[in-house]
Amino acid sequence: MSISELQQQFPAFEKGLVQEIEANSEIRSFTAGEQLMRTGQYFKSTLLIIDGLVKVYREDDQGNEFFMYYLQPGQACALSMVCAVKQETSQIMAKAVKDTEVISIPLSYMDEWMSKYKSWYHFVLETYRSRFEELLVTIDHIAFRAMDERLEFYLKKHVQTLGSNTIPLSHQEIADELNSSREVISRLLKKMEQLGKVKLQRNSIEVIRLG
Amino acid sequence: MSISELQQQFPAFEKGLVQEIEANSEIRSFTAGEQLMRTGQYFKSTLLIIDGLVKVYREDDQGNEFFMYYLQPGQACALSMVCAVKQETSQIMAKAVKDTEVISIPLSYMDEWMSKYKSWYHFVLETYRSRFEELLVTIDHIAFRAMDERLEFYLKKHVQTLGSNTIPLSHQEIADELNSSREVISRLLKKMEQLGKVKLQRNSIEVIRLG
DNA sequence: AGTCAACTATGACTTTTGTCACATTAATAA
DNA sequence: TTATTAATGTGACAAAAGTCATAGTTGACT
Repeated sequence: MSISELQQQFPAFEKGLVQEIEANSEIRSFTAGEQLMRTGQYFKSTLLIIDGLVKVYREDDQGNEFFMYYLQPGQACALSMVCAVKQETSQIMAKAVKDTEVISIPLSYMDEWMSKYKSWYHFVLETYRSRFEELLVTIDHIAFRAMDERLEFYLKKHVQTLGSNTIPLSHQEIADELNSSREVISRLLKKMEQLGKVKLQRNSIEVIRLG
Repeated sequence: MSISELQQQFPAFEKGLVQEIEANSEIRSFTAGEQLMRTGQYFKSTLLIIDGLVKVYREDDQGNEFFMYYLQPGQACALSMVCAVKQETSQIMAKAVKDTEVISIPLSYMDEWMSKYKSWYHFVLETYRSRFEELLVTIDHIAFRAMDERLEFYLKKHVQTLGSNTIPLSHQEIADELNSSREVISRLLKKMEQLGKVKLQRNSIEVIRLG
């Protein structure tokens, strides 16, 4: 029963809060590759990640997608929280990278718990804050940096998050997430390989050392 | 005495809240061009705009700046709120466009009021939400759109916010805010002028009609 | 009116990125 | 093994944006 993992992943939560979550939430499982949220969807619940890994994308009207950040166990989807107050949609897409378990909390409890549980209040605000900062970093990169730097940053982030030097993605997938084209990514990766920064395999990239 | 404008600009605030704000906050005035926040600064207070107009920029380590959004009367700086919980700095710059008056509320009251006043709680969350959305739109534009579209969007936004068809900026200033170069902006503007979308004057652009 | 500085215009060129065409290579299934 | 498919490599070219040089314009101020 994975609700027990809740306390492990969210150790700051008060006992009463954990009990309320247990009583009122639902566990949902997603297999790797499955979508948790899709563009235009209304939020009926807030998602807390207890296991697995989720990638969050921005999507435009022409179907271009753009990688924003990872959600890991112990984190929550800021968008679903932020849309709680006013029932609004958002142009966001979230996809499970690994098999993932989330706790789905009906939005109706959000307000109540905010005043009732200090730990919930701080968790929500900290979630906003960290995602906000993350978006600012994203903006920095696309606004100020060229593709080669963005690619390196992207690889770094993946190594960090995956906890492994091997990134299991094709050039095409990376190109999509950086909103570029495969050829460009291939060329840049080749250059990085010549500089000894990475080693290229089929369908995966081994990171040796980055700036 | 401009604290009376508070009720006008923030009509949703409860009477008790308004009284507390009156008792515990400070009014600060900035003349056009002055900086309200600079990169790396710690937040000691939250700012509510009661009069004037503020531009918020993102700044990178090399001093490039990038326009994010306007703050108008009735709005607040989300960053200063979001940094309230954990005392953190942020790479943000805010500049008064017109002469501006803000109410400066010590962060220590934030938490207390969140549970005490529903209107404050909703105001804070709505501030987060709308700024979050605004950042997503910004990301869309720099990730998915070319310079010509971004320029049109930029002009549109200024017309909306300024409530005037004449935008009092030089090509150089626009280039800086879009992180481009003057020549590029000049060329695009000239093209737009030939299409009858704008009329160019020295130090200002008159918008005729945009898509 | 004349001077000066800031702003704007523009052609030529470079760099970066995107696109197209096609070759090559590796993994997989028949 | 062979055939097939997806992934990668690469040269040639196009387009967008940035840079450089230089010249023209305008407004402001003696």
